[in-house]
This record gives sequence, structure tokens and C-alpha cells, in this order.
Amino acid sequence: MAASTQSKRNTRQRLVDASAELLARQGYNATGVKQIVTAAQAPFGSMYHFFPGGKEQLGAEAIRTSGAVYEQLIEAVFEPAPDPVTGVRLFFAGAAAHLEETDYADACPIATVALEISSVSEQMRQACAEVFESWIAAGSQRLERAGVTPERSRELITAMLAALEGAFVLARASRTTTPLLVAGGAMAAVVQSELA
Amino acid sequence: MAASTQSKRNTRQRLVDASAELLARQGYNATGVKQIVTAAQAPFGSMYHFFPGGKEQLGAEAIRTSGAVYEQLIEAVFEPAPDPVTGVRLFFAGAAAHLEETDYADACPIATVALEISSVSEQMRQACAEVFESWIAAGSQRLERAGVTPERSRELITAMLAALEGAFVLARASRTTTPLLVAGGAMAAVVQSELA
DNA sequence: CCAATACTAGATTGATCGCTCTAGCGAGTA
DNA sequence: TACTCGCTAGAGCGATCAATCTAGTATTGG
Repeated sequence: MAASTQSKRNTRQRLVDASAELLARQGYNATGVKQIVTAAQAPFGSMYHFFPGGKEQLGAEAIRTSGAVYEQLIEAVFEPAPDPVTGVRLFFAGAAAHLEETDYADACPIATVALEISSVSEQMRQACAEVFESWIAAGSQRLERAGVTPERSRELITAMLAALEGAFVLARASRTTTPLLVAGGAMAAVVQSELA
Repeated sequence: MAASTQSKRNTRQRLVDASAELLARQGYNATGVKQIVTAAQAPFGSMYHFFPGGKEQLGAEAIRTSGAVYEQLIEAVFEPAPDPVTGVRLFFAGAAAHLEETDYADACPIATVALEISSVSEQMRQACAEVFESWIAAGSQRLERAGVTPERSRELITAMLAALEGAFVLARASRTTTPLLVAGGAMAAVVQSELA
């Protein structure tokens, strides 16, 4: 029974993980169900066994998983920073480095899907919205600890996330990391003046 | 000859215009060739007559056209502003209003395509990059006239465009205009401190 | 008026899409 | 051993994809 549950978890989880990666790199429409099960090394039949809602259900779960993983990642990057301002800089610089290392493939794991699908699938749109919301909430807490009011923290983090997402768009199109560095600089200045 | 050239221009142009609109709303992968010719009320055969490079060539041209149209639009929105700071605010507020009016369908005409396709089609990626570049160049000129150095203008406009694009992503996912308003406020502050 | 060219028209192709379906495997229970 | 049931396995469905192909109609220059 333990082994059975284990293998079940594995197959299911492999499907979600493979989806998360493919969705991040190619978006929703360009990713086929067949491609997902192949990448996950999962049997085709299992996909509709675990996800009777089909591609959409699997996609929504993959988005939420990506969201949770990246929330941890955000925390990890901010943690070693001595203050919020250098934290912001480090964060954008880290994103730039990672983007370049992956040949401009790994940007935001859900942005492409969010743009593609928000007007088509309410289920997927909601998943994306929840992930963004959780990121904003996590970031806000961090700023509040630095002495910023809750409302203002939320505004600043929302603006920061927007700058990050947009910089990813520009960076992927231009194959340059400058948008990330420049946007990071601008947002660092905003946070700076807020703390002063 | 005049009539012939006219009709030729019309059919070709209708294909480009219809593509531009569909690409903006649905992205590249979700937009079918059949859907384009139907929307353009153009004969299917004409599409491959005018665009032997197929969907990709038509897409690239549509992106460039959208870019040119929106560049005019940007200028028009900034024109009546008394100073750059209120110009920024007006711009983001206008984008928010328009997004809401179109039920969150009309955001950036090329962002979705840029994210979807930048890692797949070099031709399309380049078209998107050129459009972003032209927007940045146009915006920079405007800031330079307010007394900011060319390099700094470029940086500020790049950050502003990033904030705008990212705010669109968040706004479409959350079906809220607050990301646009908040990002606009943050960028207005940045420009403000630059001019002071 | 005729030949050449530009454009229209849509049937058709092969590939791929998401998904359903039936059949059977294998581990746990009685 | 028999039975159940979670899961595997993949053939195959109808639909749709981008693109090609052959005919055809206008329009043009000679």
C-alpha cells in the first residue's frame, strides 16, 4: 500500500512538474498533452485518470505549484540582503543572471500563461491571479517588517512585481538583461525614497 | 490600375489589420490562419499570395503595424500633458480605463506574442524587439526635451515600459486596474525625483 | 483583341490537437 | 485462490492545424 501510494504520488507529481516546466517555457497553447506525458515519462492513460478535467485542470495545478515553488525562491533570494533596497537590486540582478544562463527561456513561470489564457479560461485565470496575489502578500510582509505601512507595502510590491514581469517581456524579446537591471534600479530607488 | 492597386492594398491591409487585432487579443498560437482570413473577409488563397512566408510572415508584419499604430497613440496621450510627471500618470490611467472598457481584452498588442514566440521564431522575436525599441526611442526623445540626459531618459523609459507591460499582466490575471494605477504612481515618482 | 500577370477560390493534404475508450495489469482483501 | 480496484497502456476518434495545389476570374500591357 505504501509502495502503491508512493508510485501514484510520483506519477501524478511528475505530470504536474513536467507541465509546470513546459508551461513556463512555451506557454499553454504551445504545450501539448502528449508532450507533457512524454516529458513526465507517464502513461497517457494516467493523465486523464488523475486529471479528469483534462489539460485545463492539470495546467491550473501546475500554475499553483510553480507559484508555491517560486514564492520559496523569492524568500531565499531576499533573505541574505542586509536591507530592502539592496534586496530589490539583488533580486532583479539574480533574475537577470538566471535568464541569461537559461538562454532566455526561464523567466516568470506563469506570465506567458496568464496573458494567453486569462480571457479564455476562468479556471486558469483564477489560478494565475491567486499566485500573483500570494507573491504580493509575501513580499508585502517583508516590507512591513522594514517599517512600511501595510497598504503602502502592497502598492510598492505590486509595482515591483509589475516592473519585474514587464522587464521579463522586454528581456526575452530583446535578448538583453538590461531591462531587468534598469527596472531593478528604478524600483530600488522607489523603495529607497519610501524608507527615507 | 488605380482600382486594382486599391483592391490589392485593401485585401493585404485587411489581412494585416485583422491579424494585429487577433494577435493582440489571443496571442499567436491561439490564432488560426482560417480565423484571420475570415475576420479579414479575405479569400484564403490571397493570404498565401501576399504572404508566401505564411502565418509567421503575416504575424511579423502585423506586429510591426501594431507597433507603429501604438507609437502614434502614445504620442497622442502624452501630448496634452503639461509636464512629464502628469503625462506618466495620465498614460497609465488611460491604459487602465481602456483595459476596463474592453473587458480586459486590449492590453499591449504585442506582449502576449512576445512571450509566446520569442524562444521559437527568430523572425517574430525580432519584430517584437524592434517595436519595443521604437517605443523606447520615442519615449526617450520626449523625456530629453524635459531636460533629462539621453542615457538616463532611455533607462527611465525602459523601466516605465517594463512597469506598464507587467502591470498589464497582473491586471489581466486579476481583472483589476489597480496594478496599472499603482505602477503608474511609482513610475511618476521616479520621473519626478529625476526632474527635481 | 490577345496573352500575361495578379488575384481569388476552396478542396485537399498530412500532421497534430485534446480526449475517449476498451482491455488488461498488478497489488491488496476476503 | 478469486475478486476488486487503482492504475497503466495505447489505439483511435473527430476536429482542427498550417500549408499546398489546381482552377478559375479579373485586370493589365502590348
